[in-house]
Amino acid sequence: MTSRKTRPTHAPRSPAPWPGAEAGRFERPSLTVDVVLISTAHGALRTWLVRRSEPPHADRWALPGGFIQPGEPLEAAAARVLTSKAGLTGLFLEQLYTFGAPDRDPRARVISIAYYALCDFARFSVRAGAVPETTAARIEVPWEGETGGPVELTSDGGARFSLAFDHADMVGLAVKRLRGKLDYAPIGFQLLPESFTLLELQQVHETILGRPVNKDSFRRRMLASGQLEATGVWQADVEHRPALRYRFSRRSAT
Amino acid sequence: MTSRKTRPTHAPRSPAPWPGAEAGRFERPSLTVDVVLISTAHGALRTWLVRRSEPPHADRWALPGGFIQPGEPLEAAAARVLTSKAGLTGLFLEQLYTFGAPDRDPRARVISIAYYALCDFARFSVRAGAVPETTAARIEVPWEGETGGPVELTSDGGARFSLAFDHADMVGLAVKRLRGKLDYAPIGFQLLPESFTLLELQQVHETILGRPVNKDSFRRRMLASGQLEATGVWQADVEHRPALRYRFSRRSAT
DNA sequence: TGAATAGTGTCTATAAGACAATATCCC
DNA sequence: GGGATATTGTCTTATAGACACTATTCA
Repeated sequence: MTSRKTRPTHAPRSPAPWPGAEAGRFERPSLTVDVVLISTAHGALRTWLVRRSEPPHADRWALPGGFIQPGEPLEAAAARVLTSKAGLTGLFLEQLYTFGAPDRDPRARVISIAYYALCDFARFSVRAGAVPETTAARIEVPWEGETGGPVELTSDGGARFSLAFDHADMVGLAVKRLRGKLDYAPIGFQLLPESFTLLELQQVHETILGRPVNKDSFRRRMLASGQLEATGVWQADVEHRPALRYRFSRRSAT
Repeated sequence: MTSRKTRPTHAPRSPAPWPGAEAGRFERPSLTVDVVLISTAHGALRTWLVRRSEPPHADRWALPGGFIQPGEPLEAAAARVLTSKAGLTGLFLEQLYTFGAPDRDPRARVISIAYYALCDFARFSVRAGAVPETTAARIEVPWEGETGGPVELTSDGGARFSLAFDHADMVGLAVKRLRGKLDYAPIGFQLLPESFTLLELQQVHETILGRPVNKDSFRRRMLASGQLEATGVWQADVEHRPALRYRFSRRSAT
């Protein structure tokens, strides 16, 4: 019913003939969301892929996605996709970029608003093992720093996945965004369980950045940042001196 | 005609039935681009506003924008808007964020992909004075650093503009993005003419950041960055020792 | 006891901020 | 010369990287 009287008489204006005046006559692109769901495992970034069952690109792997429903906020659509395709809720979720190349979908004009989500590896791997027609592909980043560009998705065996549409670009952009935000936003914690050791946190940073980081200064920076809170609990089941576990502390008064 | 058969049969998805097969039955929102065109003048950030002539929000000020045309790439739509509404071409242009709150337009679901563009103050003020029903509003940022949030738009007299739709949020987000990118991306140059002095560059940075920056270290950093190339030409028409003019040098091999 | 990592303290190199001194232009 | 800003150089301070050393756990 909302759409019934849809007649976007969007302002006309003189020098520039605003093409909205007759919006009803315009082709309206379809709108989707795609979600780059990221986690880590065995020292590599992983992303959640779904096997397509229908054309176009039937049988190829793709990011979880779906059409935006009437009246549905964009981020809600992304959250819905995460729930329906991965069974995950409450994750860190942020808008990434909107992809709209005219030929990105061979059927019709489809514009996709890409989001990325972060999940701790424990929840991620449990779910990944539970949902059929799904895989947790390893992200191989062929560039350093924040150069950007597409990435390769592989299985643990090394087989390469060829993603549908422009989804490899979406994953690449998500990695670039992660690398850029890591220094000033608390995103490393989103990839870890509730409590973790400083070494685990460092390894997450190294995985995201794709390079080793200096242990000493990393510890100093993190402890000085005020974002960490000691749990008082020590690591167990390791054959060396156990490390103190920390948790992320929201009240970071920069 | 597209909207005629609007029947939000939203997707069914079991394991992963891509809802595209029936895309034709979905309500398709209208898609627009809005452009935050930014420049500087008299030590303040400015943005280009257009007076709306039709409802909704008739007579209020808004960002230049327009509907995306069939087959038109998103960035091309933003560039077209800049040409048609401001007569400016060849500017730095980058996607900012996609706004899609269900009620952001009272008429119908309209999703807008916001871009921001940067223009040097000379071109900007010439054009601003030449296009009717347009103003170069002063951006007042009520927050520090990259806190983010809406901003206030005022005239030089101090009168406050109340922007249509969620356009004030778009401007605020553009400022936040600018502040965030300033340190590692060559965007300060985009707000300056071909050649400029170090003090002018510093003032642009101060205007973007909304705070003074240390002169000594700013000079050192800029000269050491390899992004600047001396023109050999000295500033003229100043009643003090003239400064050397520089130009932006693309070949910055970090 | 030995292997392995946790955690602490110290030294050095680098970059930012502060400040002083000199240079150059126009009035 | 006086006023104003440019440009250079030095000193201080904060932070990152490197390294040495001690601590603690389990096999």
